[in-house]
Amino acid sequence: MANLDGAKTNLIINYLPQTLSDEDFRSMFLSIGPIKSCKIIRDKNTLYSYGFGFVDYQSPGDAARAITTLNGLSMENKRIKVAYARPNDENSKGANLYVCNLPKHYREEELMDQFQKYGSIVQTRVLVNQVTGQSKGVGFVLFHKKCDAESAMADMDGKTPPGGDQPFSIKFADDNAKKVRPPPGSQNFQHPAYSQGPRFPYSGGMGNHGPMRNPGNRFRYNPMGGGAGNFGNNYGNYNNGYGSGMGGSGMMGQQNQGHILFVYNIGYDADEKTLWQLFAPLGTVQKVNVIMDHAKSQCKGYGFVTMTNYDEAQHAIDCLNGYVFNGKQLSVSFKS
DNA sequence: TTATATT
Repeated sequence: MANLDGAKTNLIINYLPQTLSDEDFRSMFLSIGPIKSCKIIRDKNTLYSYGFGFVDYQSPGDAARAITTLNGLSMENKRIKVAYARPNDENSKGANLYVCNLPKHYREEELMDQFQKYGSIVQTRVLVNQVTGQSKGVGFVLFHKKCDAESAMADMDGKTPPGGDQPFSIKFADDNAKKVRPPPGSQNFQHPAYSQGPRFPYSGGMGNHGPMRNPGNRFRYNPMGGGAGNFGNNYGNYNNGYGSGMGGSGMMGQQNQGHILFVYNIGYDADEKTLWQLFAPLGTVQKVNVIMDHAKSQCKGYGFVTMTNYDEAQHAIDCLNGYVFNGKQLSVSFKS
């Protein structure tokens, strides 16, 4: 719902500790003043905290004071962030532009200069090669309002900026977590589980944890897509969390909450597809999560994979921990 | 090198 007042009273709280209870969350923010509502955003089934929440104060003054008082507060080796929430209306969604063919000398400032005449900009970002620092010629312009983003795109798409030698190509940016694009080098990507050669360190010598054990159970994960190496987009349909080994009668509708793996060094271009490709062939994957730096529209280089069955999770560790993927050595372990 | 930026 669009509410003008909400812009002044409604706060988003980021970087909440996983263990923070709803009660403690409420008390902490009630200490500033009366609130209309508050909630920690959690997984519907498991109640696992997503690490952020909302607090809507009755008075704008208390909201402002909550920011002053509580932003940056240390809680269990994290620092919470308290800021105004974006208004939850259509005009603020989809206001992020993806701009290609930037002149190579462009940084955030030059991008800002070119686009700020269309409206108020939250942030600009230019992607650079992590090693050389060279611009990739690609960036993001996030406007406060979608209509400003639309005007900017209409006017600037196909135009060559002063000092540039190519016309801008402008699109709306994808949702961070949902974009499906082949990871770099995926044309040659060969899953370690299918390898028989020595370049995949964990493909042999693992006894009955060898990668191809129980092969008849391996390919149930992609009803839409075609086969291994050709992944469809409907990842959400792979399974429902009721994995094998759940027994029947005694569970009373509870579901196996799965085993969470920490996967480090997946690269800054990784997305959810990357993790599905790596893990789905090794067992039942409930969900994957690539941790994004939302300010940069980039992966932070790690993610989490929840697998239903313990033995398959251990198998995935055996296969993938230490495996060199896109030139980086993966680290795969049970989440601590 | 162990989480989550829009309900």
